[in-house]
Amino acid sequence: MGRAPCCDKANVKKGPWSPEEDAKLKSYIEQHGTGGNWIALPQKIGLKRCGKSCRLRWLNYLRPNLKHGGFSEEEDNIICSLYVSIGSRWSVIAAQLPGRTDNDIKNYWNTRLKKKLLGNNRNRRNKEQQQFQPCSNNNQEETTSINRGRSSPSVIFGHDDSLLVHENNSTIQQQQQCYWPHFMPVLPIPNVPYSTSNNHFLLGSSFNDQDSIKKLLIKLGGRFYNNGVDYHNYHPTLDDGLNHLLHQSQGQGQGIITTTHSNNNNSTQQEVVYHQEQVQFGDGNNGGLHDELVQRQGNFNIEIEEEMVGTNTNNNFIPQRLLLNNNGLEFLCGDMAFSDKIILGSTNRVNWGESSNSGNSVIYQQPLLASSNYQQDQGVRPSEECALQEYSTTIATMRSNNSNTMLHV
DNA sequence: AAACATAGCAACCGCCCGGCA
DNA sequence: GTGCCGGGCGGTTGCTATGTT
Repeated sequence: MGRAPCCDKANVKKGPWSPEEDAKLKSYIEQHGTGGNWIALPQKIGLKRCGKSCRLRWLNYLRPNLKHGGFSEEEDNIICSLYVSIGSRWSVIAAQLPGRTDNDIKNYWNTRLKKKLLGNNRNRRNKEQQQFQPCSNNNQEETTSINRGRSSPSVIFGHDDSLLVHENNSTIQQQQQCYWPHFMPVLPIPNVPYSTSNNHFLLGSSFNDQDSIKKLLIKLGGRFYNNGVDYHNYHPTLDDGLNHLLHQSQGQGQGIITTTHSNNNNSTQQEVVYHQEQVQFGDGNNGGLHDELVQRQGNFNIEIEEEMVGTNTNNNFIPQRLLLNNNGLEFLCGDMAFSDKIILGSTNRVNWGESSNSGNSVIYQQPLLASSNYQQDQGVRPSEECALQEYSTTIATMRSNNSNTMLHV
């Protein structure tokens, strides 16, 4: 038996709000407040609306100090960097943008930013639609729309910056250049852990202070541990919490872990990785994503994959989840993968909205330290609760080894 | 000018979670 | 401890405006 409806569906009005309804609702709330009970509110003021509908109307439209449209470049930065980091947690993102509602941001992302970042504007798509071709286990013609699809497709970038869109149990490949690089925020944050002259600690401009980061982490449920390791210089970053979140999502079968094997046992700062595997966590039934990964694997033999690999005192590798093929950097983030051209060690940076003169960009990356290798080396079982601890431990280990390994965060 | 396609966005739906009895 | 209820949230839908052919 389902839940009782919150209101009498037959007797409530649906659809667009009239100015009269808006005036009634606004006037009442401004005078009396919501009274803490949205369900009862419409009856009090004689509105034939569901309480939830009233709440949404107030929060998304009538509430004072709301801004509509006209997102600034800075707001774009924040939205994109946070989306890349935490995904579609619109309320959290909205909390960082005064005057913006989660619904606004969600719509803005879905209708504009996503396409902007994917380079999916109309002109491009018109040209590129002709290049759409099935490339997976489904030979049927695909005419899917990325933007209007009723079920959200999975989108990852394959090798050569091609775009893989998985939808309805098939994968289609769209040859197009990824637009992420031109929009990735690349602002360094202070007090970052294990900072070297060459590494890249990149974070959205709105999170350049530790307090904001900590507050957000707390809001996100991040936890911090002290396992005896001296990391007094360690300052949690947004990514710490995101790593934690990523573990959570992996437990639900949504995450991707990239692990690497190397046939080079020397403790060098960089090693060529000749084999790579994609490890999927969860119940293994996430078929669509798996197909995409298999799709990618088939191309690895024509790529030179490199990874920044650090080592600890036991010569165990500490994968840094940084992949480099002959076309540039790739990294995975949830069900999306982003790609950009990058020269390892390059300190060239481009700002959000800029393109690099040299064609090399440094892009925002997340740590993914708890690969299966690392977990085995540490003798610990992957746990969503130890993500931050592992991260901190890794940092401490690398510090103690006085390693010059670049830590890409 | 008409038909069609696409973009943009307000609003709805249904699930989840926390508070409370 | 359990179940109910309301609020919050993310995903989806439907309508209108705009652009394209």
